[in-house]
Amino acid sequence: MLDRAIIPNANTVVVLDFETTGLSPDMGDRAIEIGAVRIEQGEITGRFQALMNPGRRISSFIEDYTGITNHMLKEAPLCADVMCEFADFIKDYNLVAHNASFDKRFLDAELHKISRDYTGEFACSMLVARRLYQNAPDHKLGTLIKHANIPSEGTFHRALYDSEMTTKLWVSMLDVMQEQYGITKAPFKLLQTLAKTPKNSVRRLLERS
DNA sequence: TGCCAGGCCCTCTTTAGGGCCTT
Repeated sequence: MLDRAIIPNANTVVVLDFETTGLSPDMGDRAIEIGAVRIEQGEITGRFQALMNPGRRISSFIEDYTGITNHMLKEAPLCADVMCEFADFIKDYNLVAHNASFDKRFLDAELHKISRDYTGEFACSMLVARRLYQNAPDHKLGTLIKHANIPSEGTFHRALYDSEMTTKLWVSMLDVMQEQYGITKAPFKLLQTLAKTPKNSVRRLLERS
C-alpha cells in the first residue's frame, strides 16, 4: 500500500488510457483495451496493456479508429478478467488521463461490474495543458506532443502508446512548473487545482505555490 | 434498426448555445 500522506506528489501516479466501443458507458459502451504507465518519483516503474473482449462485435468505425479488430478481440480475455488485474495494478495510486472525465467514466463502469473500487483521485492532463500550453494550436494529445517537442514514432489511438505519450506530456508539464515557477515537487492537489483555475490566474497560482 | 455522452470553457452569457476533447 502506498502511504498517500507521504507520497502525494504529482510525479507518482498511474497514467491510463482506454480504447472503447464508443463514447458512453451509460449507453452500453464497453472498454476494449486498457493501457497504463506507473511512474514513481518521475521514473517508470510499471506498465499494463491488455485487450479485452466486450462480448459483442465492435463497429467498423472503432476498428478503423483504433486498429483493433473483431478478430483480435475474439481471442482476448473478458473485460472482467482484465479489469480485475488492472484494479490490482492501480492499487491506491493517483490517476492521470487525457480528458480524464472520459476514462474515469469507463474505469468506474467496468470496475462497478466486477464490484471493485479504487481510492486514488484523477487529474486531467488536457485541462492542465490548457493552462500551461495556452498557445498550443489545440489540446488534442497528438498536437500537444508536437507542441512540447516530445519525440513520437508510434501509433496513436492504442491504449499503451497513448498512455506512454500522456505520461511524457505530464512529465513535461511538471518540468515547465519547475523551470518557470521553481516548483520542484508539485503536490498532486496542486495539479488538480491548476486544472480548474481560470487561465488568467494560472501565473498567480503557481507563483505563490 | 437507428440512435445515443458529458464536463469544461468561451461568449454575441448566466432564463443559452456551441466548440473542444475523449472512443
